[in-house]
Amino acid sequence: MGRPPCCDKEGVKKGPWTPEEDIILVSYIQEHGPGNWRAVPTNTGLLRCSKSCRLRWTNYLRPGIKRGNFTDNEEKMIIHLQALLGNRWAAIASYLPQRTDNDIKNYWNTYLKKKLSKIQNQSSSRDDHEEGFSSSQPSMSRGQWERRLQTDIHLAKQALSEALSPEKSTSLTHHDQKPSSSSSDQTLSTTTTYASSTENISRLLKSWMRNPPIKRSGGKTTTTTTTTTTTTTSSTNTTLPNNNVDLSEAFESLFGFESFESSNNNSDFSQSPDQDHESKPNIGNNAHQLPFSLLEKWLFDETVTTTTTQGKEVVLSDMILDENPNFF
DNA sequence: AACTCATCCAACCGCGGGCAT
DNA sequence: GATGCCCGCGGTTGGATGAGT
Repeated sequence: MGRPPCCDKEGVKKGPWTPEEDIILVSYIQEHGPGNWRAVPTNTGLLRCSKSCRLRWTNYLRPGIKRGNFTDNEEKMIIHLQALLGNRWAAIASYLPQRTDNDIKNYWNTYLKKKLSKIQNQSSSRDDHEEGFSSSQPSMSRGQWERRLQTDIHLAKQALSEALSPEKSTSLTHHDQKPSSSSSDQTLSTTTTYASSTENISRLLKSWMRNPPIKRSGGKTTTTTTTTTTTTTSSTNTTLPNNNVDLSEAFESLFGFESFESSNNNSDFSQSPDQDHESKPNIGNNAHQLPFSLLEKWLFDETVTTTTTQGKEVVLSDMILDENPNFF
């Protein structure tokens, strides 16, 4: 199947998108709807590969995207879902209707992962001084744990099947969680949650007018010297290993989570060309009017365990909240 | 003020699945 | 079944920016 990469062609522009390109792309998608990305560059005249167009749309221009300022609830959900699903960012993003998988992935890699590992280190170092502490659930036998897991799973299944509703987002409060979020993000993302594409574009332009591009090359035509960056190459499930696999596998095996997920993607979340959500499932379109509360209750409950560097099983939220009351 | 280092995040890359032929 | 195309996903990169010295 040795298909050549689509972006190897001559004359394909790379690098940051300009507002003009954004406008062209948005106006095209507004007219034709998302999809058939292969045709987008040729029909719009954009010197971008189809993949780049799709990425720009799904991660930036698509309506309904909330940027920056992850709320407490969002953080908790990401932590729990990551523990449950692993680095399946798209699946995680499907539970956070306003967030892109890329955004969540970045937030995890740059912020949450460090936060959690820091807390884990604190926890494990303290555990070293506590004799006889072998588990966060010392009084819970394996059988009890499994029963509890099944109960939780049942609860989650119930909640997911009947309760997913995008309205939950309105109940989420907006806090400045990230101390170093960019100023543009801070000014832009506080109020607008479901913005239209034109709003996205206008805010882009505003930002652009405030900070006109000094000299955006628009494409990396020169090969940069490869300086070895200190990027921490993350293996999957870096901080929350083996145990999570079991958990998610159990989740899947017990009641077919995969099928639920795929059904979300294929039926409930299918979109007409007029709908702007392309890869982002429109959670709860035809769901009952019971918001995330049940799911959240489960997600924010103490059932997700992780493993410390010493191999100890620790309930994540307990650990987080016990060790650091100001975590959220 | 100038420089270095750390962090953030938009965008790229490559892989794999699904589908059509 | 084999092949090719399209699309989505997760991992990674590198430029921009902020913080520290």
